[in-house]
Amino acid sequence: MKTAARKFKDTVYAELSKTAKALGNPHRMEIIDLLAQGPFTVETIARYTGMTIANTSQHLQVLKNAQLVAISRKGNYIYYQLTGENVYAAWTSLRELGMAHNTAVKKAIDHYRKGYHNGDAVTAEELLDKVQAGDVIVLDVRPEDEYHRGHIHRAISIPLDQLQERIRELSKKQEIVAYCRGSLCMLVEEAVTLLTQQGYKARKFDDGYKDWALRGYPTAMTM
Amino acid sequence: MKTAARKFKDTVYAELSKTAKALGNPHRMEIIDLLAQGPFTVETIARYTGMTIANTSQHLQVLKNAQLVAISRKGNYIYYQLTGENVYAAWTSLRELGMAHNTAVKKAIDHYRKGYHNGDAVTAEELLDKVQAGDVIVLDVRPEDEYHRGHIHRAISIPLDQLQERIRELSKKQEIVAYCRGSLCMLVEEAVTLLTQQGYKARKFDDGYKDWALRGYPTAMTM
DNA sequence: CAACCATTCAATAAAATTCTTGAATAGTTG
DNA sequence: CAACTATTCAAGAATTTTATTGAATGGTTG
Repeated sequence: MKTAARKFKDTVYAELSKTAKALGNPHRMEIIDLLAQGPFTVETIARYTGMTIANTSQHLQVLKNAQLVAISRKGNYIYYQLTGENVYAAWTSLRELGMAHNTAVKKAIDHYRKGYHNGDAVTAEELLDKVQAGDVIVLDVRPEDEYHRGHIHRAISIPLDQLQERIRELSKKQEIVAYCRGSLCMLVEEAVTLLTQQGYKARKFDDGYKDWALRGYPTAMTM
Repeated sequence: MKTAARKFKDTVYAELSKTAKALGNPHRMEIIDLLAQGPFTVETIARYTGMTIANTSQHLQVLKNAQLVAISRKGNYIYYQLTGENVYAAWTSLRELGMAHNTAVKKAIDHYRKGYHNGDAVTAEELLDKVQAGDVIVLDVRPEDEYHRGHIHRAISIPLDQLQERIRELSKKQEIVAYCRGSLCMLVEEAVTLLTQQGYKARKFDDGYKDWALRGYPTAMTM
């Protein structure tokens, strides 16, 4: 026979664990990570994560039931988005925890980064100084729509898949700092490698847009 | 055929989700919550959570594999403890997230708190002022060993199950502020009700010891 | 080093999660 | 309002997670 206190705890922990359980799946983690950038349609999320539409939808339902994402309609499409900043905060602290304690994660990241031999990353403070001094080209290599929804102040947009053909738009004399989504987004590594190989002075900022914005550093949006 | 980028992501998200998965179980959440107070033996944890020893051990293995807890031996016993502050931080942000978005949690807590009709809680700042002014009795109602391992500066220890028999040690003239482990610990509600019924001027501080300590507010330990 | 004790392991059954497939649904647009 | 289309649902098989039981382990103590 259970006491009232026991029942209370059972209820609370059962409910709280639902939130953690909703986050406790690789695909859903990736979805959260993506949605931190802004709203996306099911189809986009599916393509990005390499899942079938039906499966993606199912995972999105799980996240929706856990109140981690919400929907809004626009034309024929349904856009999914995080329900609040605290969702991103929780995901961040889980990511930090994982990256601090999980050697497999550390190894995977190190290994992947080593594949490119780009130098050290620019810190956020450093980049802020450079932006304010105006002596740097800040390059956003994410897909264009993500750039439009919000980017680092004065950044220019050249999505990675257009970089080769549009590389002439950049100057070889000025320092270039490239960024993408965040610490797990490797677009920036490819970009910096490409630029360096062709004689540009390129470095990376690997915190990404979201963390920049959360620091309260200057951002802008188009449209 | 998967690209290198896809494989990298699969690895990273799979590993990161293991951490979240380890947290995504009611029993394990309760264990983390308890271990935030300090190290405990398997037997204590089992008794506290109402599980069998074997089952508790199994859950502890899961947490250990996820690097969320570590063990240390003392005599015949094995003590489990959190591997670091960031484990508590992640658990806190999940709890905050759950409490913000999950109506069932909110309802359970409200309902349980309503059962007692104690007034509003004292805030941490308020309590700090009172402690420094010295015009308050701070009462720690947790089990005695938790008190010894760390408590609010100048607090006295009367575990809840001894409160009735030792109530005379307290003064009816001075204000009493009781606390226990944290926002999910309801010992404090019982204590304040008991005290109020018998004519003591009692209020509750429901952030608990851990959050007090994390703010850097003054603490002490015995032995 | 033998006895003891806390803890873990192993095996199993029950329950929950996951992915796939193909059909159903519900907005939107002409 | 009919046709279209993005998204969801439903069913089922495969896998994983969980609790229980009873036996095994391995460190400590006399």
